[in-house]
Amino acid sequence: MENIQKISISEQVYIQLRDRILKKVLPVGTELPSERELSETLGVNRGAVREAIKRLQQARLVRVRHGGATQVENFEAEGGLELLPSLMVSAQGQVNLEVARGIVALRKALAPVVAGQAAVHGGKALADALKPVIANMQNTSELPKLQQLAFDFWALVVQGSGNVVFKLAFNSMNQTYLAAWNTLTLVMQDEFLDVNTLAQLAQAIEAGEQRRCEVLARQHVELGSRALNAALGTA
Amino acid sequence: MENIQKISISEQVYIQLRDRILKKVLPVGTELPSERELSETLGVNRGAVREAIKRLQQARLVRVRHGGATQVENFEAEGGLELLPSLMVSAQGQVNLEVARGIVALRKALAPVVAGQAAVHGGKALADALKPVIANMQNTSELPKLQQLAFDFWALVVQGSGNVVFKLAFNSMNQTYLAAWNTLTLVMQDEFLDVNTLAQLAQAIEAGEQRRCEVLARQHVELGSRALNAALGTA
DNA sequence: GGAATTTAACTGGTATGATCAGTTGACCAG
DNA sequence: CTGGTCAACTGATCATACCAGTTAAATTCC
Repeated sequence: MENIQKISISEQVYIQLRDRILKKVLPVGTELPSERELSETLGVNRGAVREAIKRLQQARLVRVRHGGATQVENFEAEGGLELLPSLMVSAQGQVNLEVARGIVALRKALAPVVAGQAAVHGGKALADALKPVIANMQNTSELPKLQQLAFDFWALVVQGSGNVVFKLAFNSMNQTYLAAWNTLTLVMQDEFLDVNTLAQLAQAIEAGEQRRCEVLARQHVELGSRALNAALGTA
Repeated sequence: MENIQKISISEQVYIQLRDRILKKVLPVGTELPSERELSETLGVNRGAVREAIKRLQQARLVRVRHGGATQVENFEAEGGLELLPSLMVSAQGQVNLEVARGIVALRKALAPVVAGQAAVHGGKALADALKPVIANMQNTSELPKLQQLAFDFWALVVQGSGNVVFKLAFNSMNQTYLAAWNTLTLVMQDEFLDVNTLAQLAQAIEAGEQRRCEVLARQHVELGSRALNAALGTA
């Protein structure tokens, strides 16, 4: 069975406008057609158009002024990390290499710090939560499962770092590569198979050894970074 | 002159609902009243309510299902960095210390990496762009100006790092502490006055010395981090 | 009685069409 | 040229239907 799902009208309008903006078919500064014109052109109600534009506005892709024309904003200058998912995959499902590389870099930069914080802040509660995950990892050799467990592991660590900002950044990144999840299973297998380092990391967290955590996390994540960059380089 | 500005109805509805969610007056999982009920309660048109909810939806604060009730999402588990500004300052204008500390940590983690990347990728173009900024810094001792120039400096470095993701993360952070800009002028003065390190950083970027850039950036940002943490600790 | 089905009363989604409210630029008076 | 006026845009809000899923109670059937 195909997983058919209806996309609401306003959602379609949103997606269409969003993609046209992100693909720079509508360059920064362009004035959008008026709501009335858009609704007529697209053959939909004006309310639907307005709701789509509200979302674009919320995503800082457009700037709307009462009385004046709505224009495309410079999202690369103004937009936040919430744009990542949209930037990552184009409408045709193609991966944006630049963005992918960027995420790898961000991941590499944050993982050590997050792990270090987790060692300081997470304490025994975090260590106990990590144990079953590690145990499960050591009991399987199936890549997809390892991938999922690695995800769970990091989710716990980020949570245990006690830093909301890290949590949110983590979420922003996840939303992005969730789309590429299946692809990553193979590409990042080196990292997923490196259960050993994660086990050591868990121990270091339990012992509260901040430095060691940073080193181990860096070492572990480096595997995935290298693999990803290699894959991206040849793509 | 006071900068008077009208807030549209749908904006007010959005802000009200958003704050009630972020302050957990409406806890995760809570079902929002129906659109019809809300519009009647608030004395506004249903369209306005819908537009507000569209924005909440875009911000991943609520989950809306056709036919079912709209419910509050677990934004700390699902939301991205775009929530930072909302989380940073409460409705009463109070600063959320936990979030503030988190941003400091994120800043500290990213600055060295960004600077390092800038050294590799920025090249002479970046170095040339930085020179006038540094020159201006060395010609003034006014804190507000130094603050603005430091901001410009980092904006250029981030831009020059050639990493869109860093750029977006930078934007996310900026939007957050833009609200506290004036407060930070004094608190972070140690960092703003440290023009010397920035000048060295600019040189290191020009020379393409990645390592040195990382060290200098870490050293420089550390000043602000320490000051901020001290200020937050006593608050 | 218990499982499957129908149905009515919700929920959000879309459509008209009118009106209010800012913005803009052309036009005119001073 | 300066300032005001006005018409023709733009978005913001409204009232009121009706369509389309969801849910749970009522009903039917075994």
